[in-house]
Amino acid sequence: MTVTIRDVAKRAGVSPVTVSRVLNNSDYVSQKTRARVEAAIEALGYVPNMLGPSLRSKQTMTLAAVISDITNPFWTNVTRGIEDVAQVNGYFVILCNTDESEIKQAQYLQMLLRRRIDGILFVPANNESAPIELIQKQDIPVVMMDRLVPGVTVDSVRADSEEGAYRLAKHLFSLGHRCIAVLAGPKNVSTSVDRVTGYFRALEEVGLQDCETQVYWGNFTQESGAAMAAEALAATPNLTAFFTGNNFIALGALTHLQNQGRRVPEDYALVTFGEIPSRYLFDPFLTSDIYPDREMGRQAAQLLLDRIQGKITGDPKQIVMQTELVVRHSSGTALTT
Amino acid sequence: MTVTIRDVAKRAGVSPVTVSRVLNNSDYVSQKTRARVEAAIEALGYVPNMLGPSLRSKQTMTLAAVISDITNPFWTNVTRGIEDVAQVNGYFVILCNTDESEIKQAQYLQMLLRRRIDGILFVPANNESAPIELIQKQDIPVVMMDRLVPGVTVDSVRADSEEGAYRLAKHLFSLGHRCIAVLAGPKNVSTSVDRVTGYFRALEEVGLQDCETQVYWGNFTQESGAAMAAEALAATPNLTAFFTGNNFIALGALTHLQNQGRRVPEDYALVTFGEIPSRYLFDPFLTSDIYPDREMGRQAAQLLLDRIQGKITGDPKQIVMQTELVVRHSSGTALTT
DNA sequence: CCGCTTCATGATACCCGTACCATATTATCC
DNA sequence: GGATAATATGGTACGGGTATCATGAAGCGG
Repeated sequence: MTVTIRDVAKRAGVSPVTVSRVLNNSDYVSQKTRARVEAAIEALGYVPNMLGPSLRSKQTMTLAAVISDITNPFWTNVTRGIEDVAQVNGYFVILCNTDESEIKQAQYLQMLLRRRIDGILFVPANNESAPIELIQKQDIPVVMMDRLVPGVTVDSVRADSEEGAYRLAKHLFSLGHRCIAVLAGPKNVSTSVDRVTGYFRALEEVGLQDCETQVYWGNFTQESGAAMAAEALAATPNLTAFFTGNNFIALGALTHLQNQGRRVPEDYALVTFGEIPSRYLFDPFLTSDIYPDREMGRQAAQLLLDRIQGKITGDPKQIVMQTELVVRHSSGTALTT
Repeated sequence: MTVTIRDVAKRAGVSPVTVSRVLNNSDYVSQKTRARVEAAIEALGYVPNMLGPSLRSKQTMTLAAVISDITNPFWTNVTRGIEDVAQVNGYFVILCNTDESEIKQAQYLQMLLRRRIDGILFVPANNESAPIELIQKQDIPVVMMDRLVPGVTVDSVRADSEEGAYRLAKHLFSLGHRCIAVLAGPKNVSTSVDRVTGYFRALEEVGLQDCETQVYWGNFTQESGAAMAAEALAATPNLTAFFTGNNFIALGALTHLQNQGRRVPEDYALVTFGEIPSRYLFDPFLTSDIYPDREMGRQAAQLLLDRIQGKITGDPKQIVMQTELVVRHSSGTALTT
């Protein structure tokens, strides 16, 4: 059917091994022979099949990015960063959207292992350590991105969510907010928990006696953000600020507030975490703790490749990147009451 | 190193073939044997290696999405649609960002062919037919997405850019605009050209004698949009409207106008083509011809799979999807002069 | 001219699952 | 009871490169 190295060899009147040598410049080949082989390759339109060598060498030159949803611009940028690095190193990236579903995640991981992927960039859907242990048992390098899972030691690249949350919270307190709704993400995702933790660390440190905080646990989606905002509004009439667990939650909350005829920042302050490409906002609006998303992807991919190629060995490496608090309109100005 | 089917066989005291039969439920296996084999699989943590079968069957269960840039939400959504379909069919998607570069595109295609990918979803970086012919010569199914390339007949899924442009242009004319800058994309990309064509079809049909149109050819980027807007402003003082070739050009133009202290829609009307997820815009703003991006990805992937699996044979199929004109603020109201 | 290196090419085996063919045992039917 | 079908298992070869080993010729110093 398709042309193989043997077809080329036959046409050039040499052995397959010689063709291989021409292709890879791997050994002595006379000028005459090389020319004949190259002519045969050209004439037949031969394209080598990497599967053979992959089978032997156990290298597929393929990575996988297992993320929650590429549709979130944060992950889009992370993925783009991964691909930047993979591309120049000759690796391919397989994209796996889990939609935060353990089932999808398990299916994908199983299939990735069967393909003998060289490494996995992994954003776990929850706190379970089993999936990671499964990967490790097969001796496939993993780098966790953004999130951690308790009880497992793996290479990881993440941002300091707790610190960012701490700063955002202090920002709100400094503006005079004392009645705040924390619209958090899932309870079983580390970033989500870290952000809540950071919030309370700030609260404790500032030592406010009179501060009412209500925490809502939801999902990293617009729908969940809207729902939590609705709940918070109903439960707490004297609310003045929303501390939202990620960009999508923020957008959901904003949409809900807008639908209710409430204004941000006039009626409520709102802060969130990074991740909305500024290009979409003619008037950048959200006060947010900004994440170096694309760079995070790059670093994670580089770490993974270093591990695959044995440039790094030994204990897991934990890279923690710094975030940046950017104050914009959505948090408003100091309360005057 | 890693566990193979032979290791499992040895441990279970059967032949590899029997293990294979257990794994695939492909033939008679006694209950006793099956149990022993399953126990061995479990004990050894055996995960089958798909590379062997792939080598024989010439099926890698992998597709590739060769697109310009996943960072553009339009392509993000298209990619997501592809993955939706791939996932339920047990296929993987390799992501290839070409950044509209022919060189990157050629590199990627070459590597994809070597991997014996089952099919390619392709957004050509330009009008060259060579890359597509290269793929076709290797008997690998391709589906072109969004764009066409003159002179090649391939399966394709796209939207009717010309018709959309026609509607957008008529919309501008109906509001009284007579001095319009067309900020187009590249001259060698079909969608870009189609949009300009649609514009002029509308112009001709409406039969305006007094309409000044200036066409600028650029790239589908914010930078290019900003640059073209600057050029247009300088060249044509009495400009009243911008007809932009895609979302990024629109955003670039908007940014530039904003920096210059010009307002949209008060000073200039602006229209564009789909593709900015409304979730980012608290106040959806751009009048735009909306593309069914995710659905486009789904249809393209489905068509590709049908082709791969032989469910469709024969002449190339061209799917043209309809777009939807959504009038929002950016095009303003009728001019009163 | 011998022994050694450099150059040039080929034969074989291997990676891992499974299609295909072969064999053996037991069950079923007339 | 003999023929046929159903059940159960194994042996071999294949796919497409290339690592490894082997072979042979030419070149060269002594």
